[in-house]
Parts: sequence; C-alpha cells; structure tokens
Amino acid sequence: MAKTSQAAGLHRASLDKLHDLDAALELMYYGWRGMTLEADAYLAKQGLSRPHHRILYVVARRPDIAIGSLLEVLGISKQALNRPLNLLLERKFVTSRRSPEQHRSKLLRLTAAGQRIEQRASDHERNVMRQAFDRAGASSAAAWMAVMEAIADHN
Amino acid sequence: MAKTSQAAGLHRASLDKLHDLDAALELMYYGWRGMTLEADAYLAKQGLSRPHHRILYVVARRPDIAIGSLLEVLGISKQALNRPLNLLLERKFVTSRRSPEQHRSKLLRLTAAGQRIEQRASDHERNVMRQAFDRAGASSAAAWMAVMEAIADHN
DNA sequence: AATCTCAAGTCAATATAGTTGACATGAGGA
DNA sequence: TCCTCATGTCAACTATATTGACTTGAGATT
Repeated sequence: MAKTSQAAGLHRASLDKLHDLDAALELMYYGWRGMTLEADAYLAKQGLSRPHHRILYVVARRPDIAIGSLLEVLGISKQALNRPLNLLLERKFVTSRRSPEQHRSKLLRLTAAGQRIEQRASDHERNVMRQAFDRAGASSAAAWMAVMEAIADHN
Repeated sequence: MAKTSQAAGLHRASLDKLHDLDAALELMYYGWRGMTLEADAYLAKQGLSRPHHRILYVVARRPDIAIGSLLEVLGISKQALNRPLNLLLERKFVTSRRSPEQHRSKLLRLTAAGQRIEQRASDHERNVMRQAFDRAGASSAAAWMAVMEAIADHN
C-alpha cells in the first residue's frame, strides 16, 4: 500500500463479532459512507459540502420555504445555517425574496444552477441506492424501507 | 413549540418527493440518526463522543491491536486519533503495552471499565436494530442486510 | 407616534473532529 | 554506527457545529 494519504480510505474492516447484531451496526456505518461517498466527492469539486447539499435538497422540495422553517427541517441553529446559506446565495444557487403578505419572512428558492447542483449531487446517492436495490431485488428493497422506517421512527 | 433549544430535534420532515428514490435517501439519513441518537446521548453523559466509541468498538473486537492497525481500520490520521485515544488511556478505559516480540508497536486492550462503556454504548445501537428487525420480521432483516451490503460495497 | 413582537442577521467565544507538515523518540536490524 | 520504522507530539489550519448576546427591519398594537 504505497504512500497515498495518512488517512487511508477505510475499506470495510473485518472485525470479530462479539454480538449477534454487530454486523448490522457495521453495515449501517459503511452503508451511510457508501451512499454519501461519491456525492461528497462531487460536492467537494464544486467547493461545497454536505451541509450545502442538505440545504439545496430541502429547498428543492419546498420552494418558497422561509428561513425559520428551513432551520426546523434541518435541525440546526441559525448561526450554523448562516455560512453555508450565504455561500449558496452569493454563488446564486439560491435566491431569497420577501413574502408578498408576510414581509417578515424570506422565501428561498433554487436557481437553475442550484437545481442542477442539487440534482447531480442527489443523483450520485440515488444511483448507489438504485444499484443496491437492483442487485437485491424489489421485495428486498421494500423490506429495506420497512426496516429503515422502524429505525428512523424508533421511540 | 416552547423555548427548548435553538437547534430543534429534527423529526423526519415531510418533503415533496422529486424522484423515485428520494424516500430511500431520507430513510438512510434518518435511519443513521435514529440508530446513533441514544448511543450518542449515553456517550455524552460519560464525557465521550462517537470517535471514542469507534475506538472502543474496534479495540473490543481486536484485542492487542497495534496503533498503526487501529489507524487503518478507523481510516483517520494518527493526529486525529491522538486526542480521543489519550483520553481513553487517561481515563483507564484502554491500556497499552509493548508487544513481547515486536517491541516497536504498542498493543491496545480495553480495561473492564472500557468494556462496560463499549458494551453499553453499542447496546443502545443494537437495541434500535433489534426492535426494527423484530417489527419487520426475520426475512426483512436478511433483506436489509443484503441491501446494505450492496450499498457498502458499491464499486 | 411610540412601542412591542418577531423573523432574520450578525458577532464573539467555544467545542469537536478532522486535516497536513514537521519533527522527536525509542527499539531493532544491517 | 547508522538506518528504518512505529509511535508520539507540536503547530497551524479547516469545517461544522454549539450558546449567548445583540442588532435590524417590518408589522402589529396601544
């Protein structure tokens, strides 16, 4: 293994399993990584990262969302939103305008360029999912969704 | 919504679906969150966080692992490992000793206290998985594993 | 008009998790 | 003695987040 990077690329390690469900924990970890890897690489090429993508993703699916609602959906503080959102506004991936009736809030929308970035980044993730679903079959895909829903809605 | 925290708790948002697989992307996101939420809360109570847990998890499953191998498995730089590992050594959750033959490398092991922390943190994650598998059924659990493997091993 | 409320924006300080680069230490092998 | 190699450490930097305190600007209320 030549002289690549000090931080090696993290290829699924084979660890002893102490418990029945250890394999499931590890699959969740490496699955998350596997789904986001290419999208993150694409975003990095654009000078963006995952927080930017999350903003683009949500605004794409909720045009005219107000900043306050966006904060709620993302689950972060407005100070944390500030930097990435301003970058997206500066680079004209997102526009903001005041609401006609509710002049207090600002409504966010993607520009055409913003839509393109969002689509390409999400496409990387969707392609990973599509290939995995294709390999495992449609009924497995449905089962995967059911299990993930149970995990997401835990408690 | 009273005056809780500026960063609200992030409850699965209902976003419009622009693509077929958008639901899958969101499930991966919220699933990852759902699995790690309680474990992270437990670790925070112990003054630890996810990197510490990852170290404990790996060392538990590879007793006498050398630092260099640990770096490889974790996929981070030795400088990034330094702080969390030193904390674990200070707090006597991990011990290091020199190898009898290979005096160059240090071998890491969990103490009893370290094993307890690792087990409890991982238990939180395993419990989430167990409940989800129970709800979805054994064949769905197997399908979930197959899909996650395909995602993790993507290219 | 003066004041209150509320969404948004901003500034400062802090924590965490990581990076690269440079260099020191200590043990074995040539 | 000198070289290699695993480990350790220092410094500087980046990114992503937090809390707290405050300002701004628009509407609503008295």
